[in-house]
Amino acid sequence: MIRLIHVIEPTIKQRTTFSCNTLGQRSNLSSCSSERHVADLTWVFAPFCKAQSNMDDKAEDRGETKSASKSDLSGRDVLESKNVQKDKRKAAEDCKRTENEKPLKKAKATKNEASVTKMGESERTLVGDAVVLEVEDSDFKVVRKGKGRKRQANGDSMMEKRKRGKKRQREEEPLDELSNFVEGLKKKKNVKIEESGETGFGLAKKRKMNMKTSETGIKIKKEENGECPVSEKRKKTKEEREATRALKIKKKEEEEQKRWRWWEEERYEYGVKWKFLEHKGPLFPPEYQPLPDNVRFFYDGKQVKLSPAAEEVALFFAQMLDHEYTTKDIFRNNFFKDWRKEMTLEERQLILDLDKCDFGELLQMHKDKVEARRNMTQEEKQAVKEANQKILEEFGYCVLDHHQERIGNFKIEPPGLFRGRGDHPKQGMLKKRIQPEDIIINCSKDSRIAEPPVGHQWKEVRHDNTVTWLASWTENVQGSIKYIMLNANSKLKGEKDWEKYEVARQLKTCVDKIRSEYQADLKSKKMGIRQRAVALYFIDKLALRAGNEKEEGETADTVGCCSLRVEHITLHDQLDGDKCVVEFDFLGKDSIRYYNKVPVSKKVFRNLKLFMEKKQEGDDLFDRLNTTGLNKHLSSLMPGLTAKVFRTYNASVTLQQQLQELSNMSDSLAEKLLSYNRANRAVAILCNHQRAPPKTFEQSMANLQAKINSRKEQLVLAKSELKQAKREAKGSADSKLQALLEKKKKAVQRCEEQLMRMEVQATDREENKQIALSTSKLNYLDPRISVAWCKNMDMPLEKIYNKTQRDKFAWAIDMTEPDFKF
DNA sequence: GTGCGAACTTAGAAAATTTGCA
DNA sequence: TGCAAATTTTCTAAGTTCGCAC
Repeated sequence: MIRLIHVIEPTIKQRTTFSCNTLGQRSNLSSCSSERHVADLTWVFAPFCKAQSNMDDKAEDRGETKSASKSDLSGRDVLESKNVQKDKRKAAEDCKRTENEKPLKKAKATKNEASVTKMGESERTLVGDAVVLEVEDSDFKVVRKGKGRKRQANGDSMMEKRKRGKKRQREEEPLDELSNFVEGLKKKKNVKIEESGETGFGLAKKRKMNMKTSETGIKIKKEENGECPVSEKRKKTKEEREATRALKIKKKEEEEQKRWRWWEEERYEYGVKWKFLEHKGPLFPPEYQPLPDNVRFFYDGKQVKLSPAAEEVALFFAQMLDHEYTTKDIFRNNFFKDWRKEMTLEERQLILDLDKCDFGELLQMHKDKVEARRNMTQEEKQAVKEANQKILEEFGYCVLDHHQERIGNFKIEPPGLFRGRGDHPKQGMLKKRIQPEDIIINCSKDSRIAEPPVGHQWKEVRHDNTVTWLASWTENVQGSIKYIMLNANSKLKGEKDWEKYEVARQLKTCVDKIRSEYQADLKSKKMGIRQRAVALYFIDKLALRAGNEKEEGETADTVGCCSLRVEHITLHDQLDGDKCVVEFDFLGKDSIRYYNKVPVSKKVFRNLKLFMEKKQEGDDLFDRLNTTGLNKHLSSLMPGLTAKVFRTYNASVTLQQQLQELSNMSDSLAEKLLSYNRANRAVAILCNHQRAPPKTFEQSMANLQAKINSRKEQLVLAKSELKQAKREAKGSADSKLQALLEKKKKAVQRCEEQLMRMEVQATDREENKQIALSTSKLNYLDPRISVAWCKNMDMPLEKIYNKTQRDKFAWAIDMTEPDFKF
C-alpha cells in the first residue's frame, strides 16, 4: 500500500492523534486508542501552537512584564479595575475604528514574516511561498441598534454586487481524468499522493463514470434527471438520447428560473422573518398496528398477550435488540421503568424482570419486515416511491412570502426509545407519541390554517412572524422544544447562513487586535481575565467549542472550552521534544473524544499550572469563567462576535489558505480535486469532526486488499508475457507479432494503472476511516471560497457540491466572483 | 447577574438510494 | 443481474446564543 504523505515543512507541524472516535456507547474510549484505531496524521496546515509559543516566548524574552504571582492575584482579582475597563472599551473602539478606516487592507507576508506578524491565520500558513492576505469590504456590517442587530449595505451596493455575480453556464467535462491522474502521479516526484476525502481513484472513477454518462447519455444521474429505468438503457436510439439530454438541460433551466433569488431582494426590518406563511401542518406517524397472533411475547417461558400500549413499547425494544444500546444497563433500566408505566396493573404485577422477557418473535417479525422491504419488486418499490412523493408534495412544502419553500422536517418524530449519545443518563426512556393536541402551529393570520387530523385539535395556533418555525411541540424525555422548520435551501436558512459568514469575515478585520489583547490579558492581575484569555487562546487556536454549563445527571458528561475540568488536561513541561505541552483528553459534543497534544506558550502554560493549583478532579479549570461572560466580552470587541464565530472564521481561513497552497492551475482535474479534499480534511481535523468507522470497514478493506493482491499477480503475469512477446517480435517484421507486442504492452500498462488506483483508494479509505468531511463543508466553510476556487481552477462545481449542497449554497454560487477572498 | 426557556445551528448515525463491478 | 460499496438523504440529538424575568 502506498503511504501517501504531504510534502511538508518540517519546522512547524503538529501531530494530531485521533483516538477512536466515539459515541460512548459504541466503543470503550479508554481502550480504543490502540494502534489500529489511531490515525497518525501529520498535516500541512496543522497547528501553529508551537510557532505561537515560540513567538510568545520571544516576546517575553524581550522583557515584557512577568506574570503576577499567585499571591498578587488572589487578593485583587475579584473586582475589575475601572482603568482596565476603560482600556478595554478604548480597545474595542479602536477595533471598530480600524474596521471602518480600512475598507481595503492588503498585506503580503512571507511564510516566516507571517508567522511573526500574524497569529492564527499566519500560523496556518506553513507551506508555500508568499501568501496574500486580503481583507475586503464585506457586503454588510452588523450594527447594534437598541436591542437588535441591523445589517447595512456598505461600499458597492449589495444589489450591484449580487447582480454582477450571474451564474456561469456549467458544462460536463468530457475528460477521462484517470489516465491524466495516473500520469500526473508518475510525473510529480515531489508530490507523493496523500490523504483526502475523495482522492485519486475514487475521483477518477467518478469522472470516468460521469464522462460515460455525458458521452452516451445512457446513465443519467438521479440528481440531474428524475428517473431513467435501467432496463431501457440498451433500447435508446441516438435520437432518444439527444432528447433525454435536451430534457435534462431544459429541466435544469426551468429549475434555475423557478429558484427564488432572495439574495437580490431587500431584507425585511430586523426581527421580521416573513410576511406570509401557509402550510399544511405536520405529518403524523401511522397509528400502532397490534401484532398478529402468531407473533408472541413470552415472560419467564410463558406466553403473555400484552395490552396494545405495552406491546407497542415492547416492540420498540425488540427492534433494537441487535443494537449495542440494549446491552447497556442504563438503557435497559430506563426502558423497563418506562415500559412498566405503559402496562396494565396485571401486566405490571406479572412482568418484574427484564431478563425474563423473551422478545425473540417480535425481533424476528421486525427482521422479516425489513427483509421483505428489501426484496420488493421494482413495481412495488416504484409504488412506494410514488406514494412518498405524493406525501412530500402535500406536506413537504409551504408558501412563504409567495414562494414555495421545502420544509426540512415535516414529519412528527415517531414514538420510540430515546437514543441519547455517549453515556446519556436518559437513554432507553420512552419517547411518547405526539398528538395534535401537543402541537403549536405557526402561520399567517390571513393564510389557510392547517387542519388537524379528524377528531383532533391543535394545542394552539399562533401567528408569530419573528420566528422561523412552522410547528413545535415539547418532547417528554428532556422537556425540550422541537420544531418543524424549513429546508437548508430556503430563504430563511440561506440568509442566516450568509450572515454567519459575513460576521466571520468581519472578524478578520479585527482578529489581530483581539489576539494581541488576549495575549496581553494572559498577564493580567485578575484571575478571571487570565482565565478568559487562556480560554480564548484555546478557542482561537484549537477551534474548541464554547462549552456551556450543563445540568448534571440530565445529559452525558461532555465539555467544551469553558467547562473543561482539571482532569481533562495534563501538563507536560517537556513531551516528544516539545516544551510546555498541554495534553487534552475529553468528550466533546456528541461524546466525541477530543485528544490532542499541543505545545503552548510559556505564559499559557504557567497560567494553566496556576489555574490547576489546589484543585482536584471534578473541579472546573476555568472556575471564574462561563460562556455568557466570555461572549459578552467578545461582543464588546466586535458586534456579533461570539465564541462560535472563531470556529467559522478559522475553518474558512484554513480552507482558503490550504487551497492556495495545495492547488495549481496546471494540475489535472483529479489532482485539483485531491487538493480540495485535502483542504477540506484539514478543516475537519481542526474542528475534530470524527465519525465511527463504517461497520463494514474491516471487511471492505480486506476485500480491496485481496483485489490488490490479485492484480499484483496479474501484473507479474502480464509482464512476463510482454517479455516473451518482445523476444518473439525482436527483428521480426511479422505484423501479427508486432500487434501482439502492442497488446501486451497495453495490458501491462492497464494493469499498472488499475493497481495504482486501487492502492490510492485503499490509502484514501483508510485515512478517511474516522474523519467526517461533510460537517465542515456544510456548516463552517464559506461556500464562496469554494465557488471562487472552482471558477479559478476551471473545476465544475458539481465535483465539489452535490445537488443538495448546490441548492443550499445557491446564493453563494450566484453571487461569487473569481476574485472573492474570505 | 443569574437562571431559564426559546430558537436556532451543528452533529453523526442510520436508512435509503445509486453506482460499480464480477 | 445481484451483490457490495459509495453516496445521499433523513433523522433527531446536542450544542450555542439570546432575551426575558426575577
